Amino acid sequence: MADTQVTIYDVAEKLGISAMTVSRALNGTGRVAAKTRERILAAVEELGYLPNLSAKVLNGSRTHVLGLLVGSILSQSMTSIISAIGQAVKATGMNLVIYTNSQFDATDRAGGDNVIQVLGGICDGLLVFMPGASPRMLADFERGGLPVVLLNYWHDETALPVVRGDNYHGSFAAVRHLTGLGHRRIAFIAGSAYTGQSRERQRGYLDALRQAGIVPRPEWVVDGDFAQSVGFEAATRLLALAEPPTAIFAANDEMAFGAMDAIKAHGLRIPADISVVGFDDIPSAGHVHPKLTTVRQPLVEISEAAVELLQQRIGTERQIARRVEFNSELVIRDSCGPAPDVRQRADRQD
Amino acid sequence: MADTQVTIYDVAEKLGISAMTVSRALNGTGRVAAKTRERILAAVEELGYLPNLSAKVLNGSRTHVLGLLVGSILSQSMTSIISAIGQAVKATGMNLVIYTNSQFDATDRAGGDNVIQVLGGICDGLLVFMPGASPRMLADFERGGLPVVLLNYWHDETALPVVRGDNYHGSFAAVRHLTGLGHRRIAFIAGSAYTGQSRERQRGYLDALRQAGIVPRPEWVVDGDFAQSVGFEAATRLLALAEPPTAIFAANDEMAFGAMDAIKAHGLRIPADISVVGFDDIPSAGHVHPKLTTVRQPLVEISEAAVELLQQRIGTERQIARRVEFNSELVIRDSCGPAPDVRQRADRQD
DNA sequence: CTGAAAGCGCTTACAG
DNA sequence: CTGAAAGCGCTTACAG
Repeated sequence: MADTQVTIYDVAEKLGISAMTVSRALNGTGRVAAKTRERILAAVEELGYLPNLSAKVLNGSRTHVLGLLVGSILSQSMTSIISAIGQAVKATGMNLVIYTNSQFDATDRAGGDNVIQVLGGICDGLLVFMPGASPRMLADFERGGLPVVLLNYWHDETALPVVRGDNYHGSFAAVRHLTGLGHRRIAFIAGSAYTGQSRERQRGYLDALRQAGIVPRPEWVVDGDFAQSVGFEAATRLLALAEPPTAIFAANDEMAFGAMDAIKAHGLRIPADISVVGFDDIPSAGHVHPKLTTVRQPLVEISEAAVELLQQRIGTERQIARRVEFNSELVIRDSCGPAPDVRQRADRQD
Repeated sequence: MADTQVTIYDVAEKLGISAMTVSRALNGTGRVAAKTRERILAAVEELGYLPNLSAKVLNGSRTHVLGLLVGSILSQSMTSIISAIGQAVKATGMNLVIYTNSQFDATDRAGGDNVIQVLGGICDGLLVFMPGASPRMLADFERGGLPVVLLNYWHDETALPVVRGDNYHGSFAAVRHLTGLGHRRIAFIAGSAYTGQSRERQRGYLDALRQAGIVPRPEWVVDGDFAQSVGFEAATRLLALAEPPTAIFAANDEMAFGAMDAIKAHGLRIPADISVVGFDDIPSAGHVHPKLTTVRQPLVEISEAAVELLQQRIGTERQIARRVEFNSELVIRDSCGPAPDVRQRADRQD
């Protein structure tokens, strides 16, 4: 890369010692005399020596770089977890490199060979945050030789280790919160069916309704795809129902924002007329007005566990956890209130 | 990486030819008999051979991987340009790897050595989208040997090639649009002073006011930092002025959203009572209600030019452009209307 | 505690 | 059109 790269040999020559000793001092492999080590470190500093990672990779030694493969970086929930992963990696003293290919592909069917080739050229291991990863890609990873840990993967069976946050129970809690407030007509704006996450959230929604003795109506469930504009349209359709819902649970925050906009545009108030719940707790959820009640996955814990698992995978051949799951948590803010009819009854009692 | 990696020698051995010929066939270097090439390609496919990029890097040949260094991935304007860059890189048939370190550092003072080491281990060249890059980092890049192109950099002087979108003229146009609608009290919510971009936007704001014969009042300019919550607070403060502004120009869209929320929370209508303009044209700008009038930089053109420039830098030693600048463009949507007093006058004429 | 040799997978001259 | 040799920068055994 550099016009004339400073190598371990330059350092050795300057000090009249062997390259071997320099390598040992720099890597903490084997014993090196304290004085020698000091001289080496000084020379490294003076010459501006930087290890050549390609040479390290080539003979199978560690680079202390981890790769992160993401399906897209365009949604805020993605950026939140990327950031959490970045911090978890940083805390271990390693470096993180991010790779995204399917973002630019219409289909997600691409294999993992390209990823392994590019990232394997520099990384000790790979974190994969791609809820929609194709079976082919996972198969490539399984036989790829590069240690891999999957994050928040729910789509299919896989032999690869997975660390993930719960979708079902968090959604269940969200909807139970609504039924607890007296809501009986609760709608669900689904996300893309592709990742399996929305499916889990929908399951939680339906079970919470049933547990509250509510028979879900088909028209309450509207297909979405996680985009804000779709949330707007979906809510608009829901508000046009003969018996519109008094609460809307969106499969993610961005659709919840769209729904909130639609509700306001309809001249209705949140939460006085309609309650709204989201999923993800992206940063804007706390900035929007009213502040959005939503479900939060413990991204920090998920990230830390994934990085730790990956390091175990890299370090040894012994058994490591196959699945690690964390609970998600309902974050109650200002977008939910008592169901309108309930409140009217309460008013009358005054 | 792989337990037993398939190498060029395996392919050669299988075919009873030399590794050299395989290398030539795969890289299009030198002539190879058509038949030989076909057999090689078939064997590569069958054996599942993947080139080892580290070996390529080690002897100075191209990897067709470009690096992108970003200061953060947390803002939507960042993700927009990352996506645009991704597409521009993809269009050239190369791969993109993203690296971010300062996101995890409180200070931005870090040098570029770490980046060069990690990314230089795999990349042919480096795109840097870090409006707040430190002089030290740029100095490291200048002598780093890895070809570098800066995007949207306005902060300091640098010898590195820069491709960027205009901030001044776009802001000027935005504010002239407001004065054209009869607004005379126009506020500006500034971004972080750190990047130099907000400074340019503010300059455009001030000049547009002056050109309209308006003397800017100090209380119209509120410090911000590009965050939505800060836009909310800033607008709240502006609305509390004895003579509140009839229009607000925010240095980015996210602060504009915060301002819109504050205005609504104040019981005022957009644009009937107050007009709002943003900067960046992030995707949500078209989803929010009312849709946000804002200034858009041509991210696609900037990205494509940057990738092309970087490829020139990588490919040859000849002179390449030192600066490439693009105009930004005012996108008029629904968040601006005539100044209230003007409209009242017009009403009276009816 | 330190060093000489060999090799990781590939490519660039140099020969044929 | 094809091949044998040497080397990119580093590390892992193997000797001392």
